[in-house]
Amino acid sequence: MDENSDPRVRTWAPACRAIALLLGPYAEVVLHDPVTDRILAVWNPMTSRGPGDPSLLGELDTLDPTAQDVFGPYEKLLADGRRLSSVSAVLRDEDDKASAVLCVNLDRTPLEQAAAVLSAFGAPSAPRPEPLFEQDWSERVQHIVGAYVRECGRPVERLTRQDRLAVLARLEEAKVFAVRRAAPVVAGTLRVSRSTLYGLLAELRASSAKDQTS
Amino acid sequence: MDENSDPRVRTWAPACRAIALLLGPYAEVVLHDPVTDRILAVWNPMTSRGPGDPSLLGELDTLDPTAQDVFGPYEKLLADGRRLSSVSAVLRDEDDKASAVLCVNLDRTPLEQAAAVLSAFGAPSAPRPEPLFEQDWSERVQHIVGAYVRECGRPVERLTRQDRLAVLARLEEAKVFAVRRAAPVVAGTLRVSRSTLYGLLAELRASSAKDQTS
DNA sequence: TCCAGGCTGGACTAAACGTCCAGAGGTCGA
DNA sequence: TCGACCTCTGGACGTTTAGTCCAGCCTGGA
Repeated sequence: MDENSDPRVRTWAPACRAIALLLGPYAEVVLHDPVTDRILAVWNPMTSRGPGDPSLLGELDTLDPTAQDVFGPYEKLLADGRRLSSVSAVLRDEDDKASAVLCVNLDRTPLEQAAAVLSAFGAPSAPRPEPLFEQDWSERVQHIVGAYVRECGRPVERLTRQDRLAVLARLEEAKVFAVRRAAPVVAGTLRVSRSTLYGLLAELRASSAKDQTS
Repeated sequence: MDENSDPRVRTWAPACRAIALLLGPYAEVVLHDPVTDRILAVWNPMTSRGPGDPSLLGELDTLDPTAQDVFGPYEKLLADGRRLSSVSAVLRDEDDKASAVLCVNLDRTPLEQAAAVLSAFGAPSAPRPEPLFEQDWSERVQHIVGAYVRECGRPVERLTRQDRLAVLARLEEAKVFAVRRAAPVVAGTLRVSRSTLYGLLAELRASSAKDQTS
């Protein structure tokens, strides 16, 4: 991006670059033009948006000098499921006229992953003496699913198809489906219909069978 | 802090407040005056420094417009041992004259703690939940039946009705019948027909249900 | 011999398993 | 905005496994 193409960009670029640098690869910094409602510049872009693309900032009131000029942090959702924390600031020139809008989008995923591990680590605190046999096999299902969710930092509802396949592979390996009534329980735990469960299982078994023969 | 006391503060305050808000309690945002080398304003102060205090920024070259205008991230150490990641940006007005210096100090302690937990967590290679369901549960059946046979010194074919009831009680307690296809296997092992097996089981369950209520 | 109790195969119902499909919703590129 | 495409879903359906039931068969004891 050409930081000298617009006086506003020249003015604000150092601050934007500084934030982008500080927050490493996990934050996107965007400078918007409130008049044309288009993007002036982007640092660390997280999507394919670039200068000139529409801003989609309609909700911010940039005209009233007495209005709020810092918004957020509020939550945004990216198409791939990543959750962002966003803040916006209305940047004014010496006449108090809004000259630009600064947005910082921080990817919370790595933080959530760390937090999930931390809380999971702290919570149990009961080193439960491993029972010789699992009385309640459904607990084992919960355990396997929970471990996966903690690993990838996404709640069950937002697992991708691939995630679910991976979880099923683990459950399959644990012979969970050798016990009666397991399928409906697993489907419920995975927040998926029984049909889908069997569909995923078929896919999984087909591909693992292919692995065998190759 | 009075955000209107200085035109530079008025100009930059929204951006500073936005950063301070986004990074929660772990980041301090400081706006310095490069001319007097004093602090103009602080958001989320991590020490007792305030406006008017000396900046101690001597090393930054703010006079040469062609010089680098973003510094860091570099490491700082607080008196109490906390480690900070810091970035600085030289903010220029429309004449390219340095009007302020922005510093963001991020406390790395919580991140390092999380990282330490993560690496410690990854190291021991999670003691994979042992196969509580043996790959071959029928082995367990053999084991339980064999143990009983050894106890009473009679081969399987010569077990009495009471013996079989006792064995079934143990198998039942081991949740053997919760696994699919268990009944025929047990019947075969006990040298008994499927019908008899279910008959014995019914008898067993009836009497144990009676025990419950008595 | 006859009887009583237990075992057996087989018939049958119930429940769980697994498959299939049409429709609803969501995504993405034109 | 539209349509092609993909995935999930609930429900229908056929199959397998789980349980029940029963008439007939053995066996041991009176």
